[in-house]
Amino acid sequence: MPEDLHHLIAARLRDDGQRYTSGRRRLVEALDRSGRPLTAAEVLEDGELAQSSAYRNLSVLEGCGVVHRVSGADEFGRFELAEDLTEHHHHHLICTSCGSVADVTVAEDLERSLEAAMVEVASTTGFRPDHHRLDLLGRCASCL
Amino acid sequence: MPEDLHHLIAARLRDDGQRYTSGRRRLVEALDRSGRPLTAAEVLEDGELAQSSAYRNLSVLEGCGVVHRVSGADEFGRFELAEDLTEHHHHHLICTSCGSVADVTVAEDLERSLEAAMVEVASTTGFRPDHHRLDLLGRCASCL
DNA sequence: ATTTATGCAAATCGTTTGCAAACCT
DNA sequence: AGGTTTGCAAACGATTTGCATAAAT
Repeated sequence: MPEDLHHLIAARLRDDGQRYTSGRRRLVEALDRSGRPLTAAEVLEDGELAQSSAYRNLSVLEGCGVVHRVSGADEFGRFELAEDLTEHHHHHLICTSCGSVADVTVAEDLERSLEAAMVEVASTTGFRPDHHRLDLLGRCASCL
Repeated sequence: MPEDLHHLIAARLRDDGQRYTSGRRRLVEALDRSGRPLTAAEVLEDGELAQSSAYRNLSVLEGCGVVHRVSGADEFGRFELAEDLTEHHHHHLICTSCGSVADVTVAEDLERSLEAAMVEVASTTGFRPDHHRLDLLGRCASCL
């Protein structure tokens, strides 16, 4: 995992009056390693820290924009590194059978259409959109 | 609420070996009335039945494709009538401040692009998409 | 009459929180 | 030392479930 990413994250935490402890680093590394959103249980297992600390740290990291909370089709919350850290805008393939969540990117022009739709909605309704969330739901390869 | 919709729902329940009881009818009517996804608590209040029955019936209705479960930005599950019953394909405006969820429709050509993206993903990855979910997250008019 | 739905209260389970000990600066 | 983070165990809250009664067919 790139060292400058660690510095970026450390800075983001510092701006929020938070420390970049070893436990938090382990969490970030687990999320970076996986390439897909992880459930709290998965993070717990991989990050080697107590469950209360895992949840608390995920909360802190979310609060300062390092981690993003993702909701799939099941009851489990999932976590991933913020897109502006990974420089990798993506969407999710959600399996309605096993609940797994995988990353996917879509065509450039679809992204542009999505942006345009957000602008349109902003002008049409009183709602001010900040970002979008596109999920494709279906069956993953192992559940077909 | 149109009578033929009730018949359609009754048929869908019957196919699943389920009955269209008065409690279930009240639930369906509450969802139809609102025009946006309702939380279990809202359904409970409006539908006038015990919470266990509300949850159980929402589950049954979901199981036979009458009701659809929606996940917003908060911890509460939300429910709406299935799109193929309302004949109204739509997406959601999710307020990240108060958690409210409103319906919205987007331009025809965006929908076509979304369909195309699903086909593309299906051919590129081992994933077989069934439907898509597009949410615009931001601030609603009352939270601006 | 038999099967299914209801309501109450208790259980479940992911997540959150209180608190004392360990940690960082 | 002063404030923060950690881990354990207990609390929390939305949702689910067991069971006896009421309703539907």
